[in-house]
Amino acid sequence: MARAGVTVERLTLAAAELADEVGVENVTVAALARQFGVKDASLYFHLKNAHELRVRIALLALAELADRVAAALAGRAGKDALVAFANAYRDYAREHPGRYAAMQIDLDPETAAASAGVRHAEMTRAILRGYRLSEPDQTDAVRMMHSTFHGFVSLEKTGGFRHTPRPTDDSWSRTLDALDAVLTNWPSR
Amino acid sequence: MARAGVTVERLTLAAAELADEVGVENVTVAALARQFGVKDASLYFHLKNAHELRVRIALLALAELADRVAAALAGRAGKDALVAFANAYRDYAREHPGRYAAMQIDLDPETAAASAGVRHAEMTRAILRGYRLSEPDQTDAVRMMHSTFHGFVSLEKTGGFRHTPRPTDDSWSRTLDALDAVLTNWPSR
DNA sequence: GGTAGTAGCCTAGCCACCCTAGGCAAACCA
DNA sequence: TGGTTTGCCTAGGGTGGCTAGGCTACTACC
Repeated sequence: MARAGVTVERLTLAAAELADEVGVENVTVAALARQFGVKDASLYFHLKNAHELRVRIALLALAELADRVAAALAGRAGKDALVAFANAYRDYAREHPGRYAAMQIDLDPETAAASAGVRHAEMTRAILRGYRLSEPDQTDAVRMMHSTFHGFVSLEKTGGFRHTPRPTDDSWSRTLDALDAVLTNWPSR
Repeated sequence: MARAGVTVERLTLAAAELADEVGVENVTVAALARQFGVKDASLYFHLKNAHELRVRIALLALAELADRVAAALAGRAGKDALVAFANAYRDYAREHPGRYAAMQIDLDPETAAASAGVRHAEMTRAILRGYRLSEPDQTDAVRMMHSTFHGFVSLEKTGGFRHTPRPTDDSWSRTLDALDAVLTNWPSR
């Protein structure tokens, strides 16, 4: 009875890659077991259930994305930082559609608080330092930024922009221009 | 052998309601069959497969939402219309989370072209008439608007805004103010 | 008003996936 | 060297998706 050397880390990584190839909804315990040359029941020694697998993919993705964003942000400020953040975000989502989709699942509060999600929040606020916004405008602006990024990437992926010929890259960069414009001139109450 | 009176329309409606209660991912042919007091195999007489069910929910939702938006837009223009559109969108998403989630599935091009999705596109462009934008700015603005709405609603639902105490309603109305501001003063190249 | 055809349901059965219980052997550790 | 833990196994039950083939109630037409 040779041991296959399965660990939670290896499982998570394989699951993430599988998600990018076939979609999160098709990441199955059985498929992973096959990949590791192991019976599916054996994976429950490492995993509580199938849901844990998706959560782990999500946490991995959050951490990876936070690293990328941090790297992109280094030494930049103002609109430069905004664009770098946005592009890092969008590029990651396009390179890793399955991981990105996994990121959208509902984490329970404790898990979310312990995740790399807090780093995202911090970095987003850091960008806004270049725009001199005070609370509560800052919170509203963070939420609007995040909404725009996620919404655009999400609609782009599900084909929501397909009916118009205009290249999405162009709309993306113009959207960032617009975002920079509102942040610079945030409307007062 | 009494007949249960199953039709595709009744199935779709029941599926949509089920989706709002338990989530689209839990809308199953078996569960629907139970609701109709019928064996699951019988539903394949009315349905090609489980995927068709979700597509039908999506098309129903698109049509319902288009109706709501059209009603909200009647007699309004400018920022008034923008806010009415946005609120109709967000309210629908919150009242019908399952239907809204179903709307995000990837429709194949022909189905999408024949859906109420085109009405949405037309209505969004109609709003922009109040802002005097010409192509290709108009397309970019439509995409940004849609991104913002979808992104906000989506993040709000999955709890992406939970870590900050500020009421999401407030951020929402400020986001609409900001959107109105950029549309009014769309940055030139 | 009988009868052919079809629409609507059924049973049986297959496959994939999720997950639990209980067993056995390899690796580790004293 | 023997005990404990770790990592895998088999067996088996539950749910869901879907196909094939059969029976019955309704419909339409002569």
